[in-house]
Amino acid sequence: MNPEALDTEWVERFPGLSRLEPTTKELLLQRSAIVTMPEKTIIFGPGKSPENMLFLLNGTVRVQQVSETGHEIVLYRINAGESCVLTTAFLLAYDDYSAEGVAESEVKAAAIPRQDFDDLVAQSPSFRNFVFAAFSKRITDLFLMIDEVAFQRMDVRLALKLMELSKGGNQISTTHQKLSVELGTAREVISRQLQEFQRRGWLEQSRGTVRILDRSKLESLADRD
Amino acid sequence: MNPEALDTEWVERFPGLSRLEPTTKELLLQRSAIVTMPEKTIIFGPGKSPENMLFLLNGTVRVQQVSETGHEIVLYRINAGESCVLTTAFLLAYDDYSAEGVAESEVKAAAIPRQDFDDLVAQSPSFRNFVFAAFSKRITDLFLMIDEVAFQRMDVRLALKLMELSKGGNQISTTHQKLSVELGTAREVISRQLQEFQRRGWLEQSRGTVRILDRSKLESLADRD
DNA sequence: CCGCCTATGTGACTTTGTCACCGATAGAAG
DNA sequence: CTTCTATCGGTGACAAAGTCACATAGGCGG
Repeated sequence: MNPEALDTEWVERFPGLSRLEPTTKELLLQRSAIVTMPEKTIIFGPGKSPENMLFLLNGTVRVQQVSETGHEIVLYRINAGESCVLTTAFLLAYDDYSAEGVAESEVKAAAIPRQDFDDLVAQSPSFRNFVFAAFSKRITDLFLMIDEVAFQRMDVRLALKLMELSKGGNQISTTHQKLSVELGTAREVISRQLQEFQRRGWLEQSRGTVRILDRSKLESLADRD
Repeated sequence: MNPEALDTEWVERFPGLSRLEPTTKELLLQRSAIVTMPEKTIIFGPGKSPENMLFLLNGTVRVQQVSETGHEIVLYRINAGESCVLTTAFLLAYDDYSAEGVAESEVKAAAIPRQDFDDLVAQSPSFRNFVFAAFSKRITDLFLMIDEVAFQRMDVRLALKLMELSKGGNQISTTHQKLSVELGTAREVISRQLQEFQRRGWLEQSRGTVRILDRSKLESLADRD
């Protein structure tokens, strides 16, 4: 897309925003600033409340949590075309809170200050709709995640995650450690599961990468409930 | 409290609502209806979207989920003095969705129709604040729950749950099955843990009840991370 | 080439989940 | 009062997952 037009056209790229009233779109464009953040930027986290609501134009943000026991788990990701409604919630939220949002790649986003976000919610019925729909989606996703963490077998979860991470190729650059954080488990558990998959000829490993050899087998494992 | 005054005074009983602008309070009182539902009423669930946002005056609502695998888990409870913001979200939410809200006792609540809720959000900055704070609280609680399910030991979680359920006494009327749903685990696991607690003299069991004998021991187990 | 950091492998053990069954208890029905 | 039945709780054997301690290996900078 033409970068020159970005600051006037980005609203159209959001499914939920393109249906806004024209005056609301205009307001959104007026009040927002396009920002760019390098990889690994901590967007919010303990002691760092976000000051803006973000609409992601490029890149992804990973939201993860470190528990008191030192265990880490990835909660969800925000991809291009999605908004960071939760950051809004955290503007008025709990202090001792431990989740953080990290730019997983360079991130380009439209940023709306808290006050302007509030104005938009007040003025536009369809913006309210957008915001509540986004909350709703996030919460149902969290419910599904609780279900998965509580009841799903690790082999199934790992196969699912590998499918997710391999979008657009068969090569995944990651470590066993990183995969264990994705699923909230121990590194050894990942190592053993990957060995088992390798033994079955479904994938092969080398230091820092996993190459998928038989996607259909992994998918059929992932598909079972 | 005087039941005659309930339909004009209940707003004052909500910490977040008592600080609203007087005109907003009035609107809230005008548009809301006090409703009562018997125990076990399904307030929302698969195929049953809630039509109102509820402010709980009495009783508790349990929100739980049944997974595709048939496993059940309790997600959270809404107690008197809390609002059911999520039901609002589900008004525009996903169809295939499997969580449900059940009245755990007789429930009295103030109900606001979806449209009036929307009006309030539009008109009142402090009502917006209340709503976003409620979302925020719910989401941080869900994050904590994910952490607990993923990383906490069962004995610690069970001790915590027993402390929670025994508020106001040492006797808990519940079954091992129900406790297993609370924690998203298997009945046998609960049975074994309770036996171990009993063996240590921390509690005693009879059919359908658990009596706590040494609260401090259970608390110190629950307190460790 | 050496040293070092990170990634991965492994065995022993504990905890948790699953399965198949058991007996015990309470309440309803006869 | 006796019998029937549904629910509740107990148990052993095993599988899956998490923990701990430590071994080995790859790759990079000096």
